[in-house]
Amino acid sequence: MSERELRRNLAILPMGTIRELTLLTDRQIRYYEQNELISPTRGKGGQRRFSLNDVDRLLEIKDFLDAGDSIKDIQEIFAKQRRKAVGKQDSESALRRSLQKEFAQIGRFDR
DNA sequence: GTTCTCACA
DNA sequence: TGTGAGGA
Repeated sequence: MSERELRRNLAILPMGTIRELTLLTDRQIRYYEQNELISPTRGKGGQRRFSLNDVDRLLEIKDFLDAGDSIKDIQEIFAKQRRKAVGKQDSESALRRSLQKEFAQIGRFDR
């Protein structure tokens, strides 16, 4: 995982901040958590700590809900997004490997 | 003062 | 989903 991703996944934001950022009530945020739409970590006293990725997710959830999607629909949407992200990651690393081979070949002829 | 869980006139 | 109770 890249350093940028690590920072995005740093879960440090408290409920109040999330409420203001997403314009959702803490009631709704906790409800979405129960349905596994977000995965905040727990800090001192069992208080939730959200990451920037969680904020992003919540905003998407809000949009999907407005669009008429159910909680289950959104669960599947996120599952598909995850699969696509993994696939993209694989193809990109494969591309990098093939390019490295090519450059290695060029290097031999260059001398 | 903030967040948590649980339960429902 | 809202809201109030009772704790931490």
